[in-house]
Amino acid sequence: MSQKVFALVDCNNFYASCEKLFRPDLKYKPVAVLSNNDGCIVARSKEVKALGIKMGVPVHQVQEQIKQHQIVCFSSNYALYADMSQRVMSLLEAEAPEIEIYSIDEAFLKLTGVEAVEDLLAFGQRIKAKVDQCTGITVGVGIAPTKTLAKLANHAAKTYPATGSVVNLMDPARQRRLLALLDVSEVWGVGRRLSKRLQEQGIHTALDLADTDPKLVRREYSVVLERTIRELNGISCLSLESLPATKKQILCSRSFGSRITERAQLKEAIAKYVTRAAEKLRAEGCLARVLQVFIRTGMFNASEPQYRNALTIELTQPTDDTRAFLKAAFQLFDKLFRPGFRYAKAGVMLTDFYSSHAYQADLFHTDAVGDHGAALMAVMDNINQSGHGQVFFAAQGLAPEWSMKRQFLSPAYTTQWSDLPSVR
DNA sequence: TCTGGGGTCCTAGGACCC
DNA sequence: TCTGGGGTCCTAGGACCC
Repeated sequence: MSQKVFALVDCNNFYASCEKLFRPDLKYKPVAVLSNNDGCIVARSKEVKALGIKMGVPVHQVQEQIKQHQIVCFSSNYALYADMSQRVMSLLEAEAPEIEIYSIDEAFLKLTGVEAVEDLLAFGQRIKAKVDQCTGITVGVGIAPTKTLAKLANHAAKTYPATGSVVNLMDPARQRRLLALLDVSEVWGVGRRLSKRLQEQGIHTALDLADTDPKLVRREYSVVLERTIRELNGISCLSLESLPATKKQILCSRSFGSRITERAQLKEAIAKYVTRAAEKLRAEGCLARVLQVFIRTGMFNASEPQYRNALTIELTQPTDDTRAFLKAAFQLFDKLFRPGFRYAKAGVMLTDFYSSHAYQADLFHTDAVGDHGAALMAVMDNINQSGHGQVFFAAQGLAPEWSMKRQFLSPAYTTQWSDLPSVR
């Protein structure tokens, strides 16, 4: 049996790179992409990284540097990034026997058996060149016998220019040399809390972790970290998931562009999130039985009165009908709302999913909101996806003043209409 | 003044049952 | 006075990921 081979292909500075693609004048300029409401920095070009500006910092904390270094900021333009992502992924799909799209900017490839036909390093260099040539997006490629090692190989590809952004980490001796150089916090699955605990126990490098007894780690930490140790030692525990997993929950929530104090406005926001969540649910081909609504004030100002609360309801039967969710959400909202607070965020979560197909036998079951529900929802979804306009329930309100801030949005270069500011 | 959103998995602890 | 033990299911919260 031949050893497994995984590659991790990861786009460099993806959101910032997408923005630069259509602005050649910014090629060597510092570019940052902001989170919703233009609140935090969520992506940085390499020039911005070089200035020492950290991922996730609030924009207002680095306003001085932005001005001083003339950093060009963009509001996040997900329609653009999703479209560029698709182009990159379809190129990878054409080259690799099997692919798992892991996130908008990275994919695992299964290359087991490829080495019989083509040198692995040469394969990596070839797909890198192809993506670069066809999309203008630069990627790093890490190749290794496990996903966790492929992640680290990719990290090395990005860190050390001499690698040409492609690293083949199939050789165990080479694995150990790299692990010794890397801080334990660089390991996939080791976050802030865990790395602090590990450091306190004298486990500093990735190699220290790899050499820890997995049984002991299982007892004192978790099965997850135990698996990570095995993966660091070249034993593959995480397989390629080429079919996207069906969702188990759908969450729609937003911080408001400005604080909400009015009951009616908050209710509109809830209606909007319910509508969006139900759309996502139908796109998944699912029905949901459980709905949760939450509201909360700002968290960062201690002097301001705080209130946060959530309520959950179980519907009598699973549905994907926006109207049934709206009705239930409003019931929850009426119990949840307290006047006298400045609300900063609200959200809606759907859980307890069923396949719509499995429930077709129940079509004749009359639901609370009457017949033709499925047909009505389908018509609405069709119109809203057509790019020719929007239909929605009056409960959502029209162009509300609390809408998300997106002051620096780039144009829809590659898509039409699909992400109008303030609409979704 | 100004601090994102959307997910997954695991675990601990309570409720309940026999 | 003495007051078991083990199993399941559910939920909330923690930790992690991008």
